[in-house]
Amino acid sequence: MLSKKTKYGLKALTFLAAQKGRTPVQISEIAKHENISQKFLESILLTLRKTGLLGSKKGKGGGYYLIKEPKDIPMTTVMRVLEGPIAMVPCVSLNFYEKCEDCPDEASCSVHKLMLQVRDSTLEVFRNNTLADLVP
Amino acid sequence: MLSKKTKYGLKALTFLAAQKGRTPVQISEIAKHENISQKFLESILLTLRKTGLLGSKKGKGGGYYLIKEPKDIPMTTVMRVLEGPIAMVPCVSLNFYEKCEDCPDEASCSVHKLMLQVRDSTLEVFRNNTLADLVP
DNA sequence: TTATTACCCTATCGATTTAATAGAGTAAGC
DNA sequence: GCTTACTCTATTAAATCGATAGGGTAATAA
Repeated sequence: MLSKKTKYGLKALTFLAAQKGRTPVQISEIAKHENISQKFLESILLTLRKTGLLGSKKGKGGGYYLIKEPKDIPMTTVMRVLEGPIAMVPCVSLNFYEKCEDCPDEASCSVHKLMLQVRDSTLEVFRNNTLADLVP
Repeated sequence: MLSKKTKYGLKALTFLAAQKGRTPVQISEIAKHENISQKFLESILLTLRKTGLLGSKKGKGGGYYLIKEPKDIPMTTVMRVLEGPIAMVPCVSLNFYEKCEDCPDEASCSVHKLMLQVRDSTLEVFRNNTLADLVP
């Protein structure tokens, strides 16, 4: 299940990508336009800024803006920042690998085998999509 | 994230599929072999039986067994029973569709557009795998 | 310099889900 | 008729999620 955090983050990023210039957009404007709790959105934009996807400007006329061009922001990056691991189990994760404490042998584990395929196919989708592809 | 319930369920089904005959296997044997809490496994096998994937036999020499051949059990069925919706958001789910209460227009929703692709690629994996494919 | 604006941070909260456990009940077989 | 093993209900602790509240701080315009 996709978390609201990711859902809202994607919507906010898409909204920023759809702006004409790269002038700062206020949180309140994004929240209103996308039907998102403003306070919740604040924390999401904050993490996006800390990860280097967004820049912010304080004071009058301030707000958030994209640092890079939408076409240079792959969905793999966005999803990992917002949702975390792309894999459904840690033992097939590229960036968040962890061994299962049960399961003595990964190579012969049926769950491992299946989830590896799911991870690969999902990854391909995210690799083939940039933020630019999400803008209507 | 894959739930333990699904993980254990898949392992149990694979274990049953790997049996030579279709004679009942005790819960305790499955639990021991796959490192699963027996009581937790009980409830999982129960739902699998209620869904028609497994049969059970009581009394001495009883246990659980597969009703159909492993090659006739597609992963789509198993995953929907154990994990629920395959889609990451209800608005792109085939079997569990629900409209988003935010989001005025699905067609122009960036999240919808992306998650539709993910659902399709994941679905393809599950459609191409039966229980027989998971047996080592 | 001063007032305003808007970002930034911490803490809290209720609701929900998850994973596991306990204990009693019931049906089948020897 | 007694054992075995499945069946069901209830409870629990822990974790996570989504949201809210409230104040602090820095940058900008005037």
